[in-house]
Amino acid sequence: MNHKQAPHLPQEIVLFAQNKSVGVGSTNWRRDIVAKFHSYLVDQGLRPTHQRHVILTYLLRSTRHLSADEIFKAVRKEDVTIGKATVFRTLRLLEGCKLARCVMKGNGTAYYEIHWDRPAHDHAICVSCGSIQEFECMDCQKQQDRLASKFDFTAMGHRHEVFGHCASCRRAGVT
Amino acid sequence: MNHKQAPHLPQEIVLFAQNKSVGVGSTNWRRDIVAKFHSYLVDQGLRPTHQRHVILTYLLRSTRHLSADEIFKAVRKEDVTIGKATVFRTLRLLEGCKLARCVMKGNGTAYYEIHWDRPAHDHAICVSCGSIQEFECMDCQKQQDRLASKFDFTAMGHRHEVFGHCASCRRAGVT
DNA sequence: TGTATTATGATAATGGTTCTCAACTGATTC
DNA sequence: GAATCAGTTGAGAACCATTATCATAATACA
Repeated sequence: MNHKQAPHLPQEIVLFAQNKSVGVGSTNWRRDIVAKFHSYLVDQGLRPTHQRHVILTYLLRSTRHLSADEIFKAVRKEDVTIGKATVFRTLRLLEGCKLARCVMKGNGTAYYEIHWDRPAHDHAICVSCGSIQEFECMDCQKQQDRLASKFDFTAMGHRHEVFGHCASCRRAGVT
Repeated sequence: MNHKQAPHLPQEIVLFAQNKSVGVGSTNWRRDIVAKFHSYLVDQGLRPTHQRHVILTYLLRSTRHLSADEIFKAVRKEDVTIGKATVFRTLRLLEGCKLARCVMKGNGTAYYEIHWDRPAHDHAICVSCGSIQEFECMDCQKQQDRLASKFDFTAMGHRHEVFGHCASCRRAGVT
């Protein structure tokens, strides 16, 4: 790593944040997340390290839901020194600052997605091929309000997963 | 075990099913479940064994959500010979015939509840004390219908869990 | 009763996740 | 720049829930 005078953010993060060739409509999207993670770390007295950055940028590049192990294997190709424990630690950090969230598939493994400034959405999980379809749950907020008044329960978040068969698996004759 | 001529169901199951002193309004509730499990097993060419019966009746007696390990330790007190593997196997059977279902807490452990002929309901899980409050989700069926038409997705079931703080934890000052 | 088949428990194995710990890093102070 | 200090790291061990293995036991049925 060779930095040259980063004024505010570490150089590598600035370089990444300025990269507009990632092929997404909004140029601000990824930069905002990177900056947000950075300031979260600083606020907590934590350090924006190389490893944390590599893991976050890999998540940003992906559109799928990824398991910790998939992330580990992928970033390992970019940087042979990154350890599995650091992947888990970083994912927990990202969850902590609401930049990522995890979905549980049936098998007990956690899958992660970047989750910042996106509309609340839930998941339709195909029990046959494991594919995940996202959809908006327009009623979940209402539901949480009802909970609050009925049980005096303060909702912080929710997980709504529908299990079934996706169209292509059904076409392929899965029962 | 000493049976004496069970005409249709094994004697121990008949005895249990006839037991009306369990303190619940409907006398049929538990008996129906036991009978349903029994006929499910027979239909599948499986056997209604002592162990399966002990595990089911323990679940019937409980009102809480139980982990496989809690169930194992409890039935172990009733019958020292029951093994952990059998608990898992039986829980899977009960799930298979829709008599039990599992809720996932945040920690990745599965918790089970008897789930027969009850209205569909979901769970409000206190992230502080782990207590589970049940509530009815009136919109989940609608949601699944929408999914079916929008994504051509055949829903078989869903899991809807709301995370937050219960009233007593909030009173106790949990943030 | 005998025989075929299913179930069982102990134990090992698995797989995801977390813990431990010594070495390392980056800031801060002198 | 050296000393110091707290946060971070990777490797591997440890942990925990769950599953697989396998020899033995229970069950159903002829």
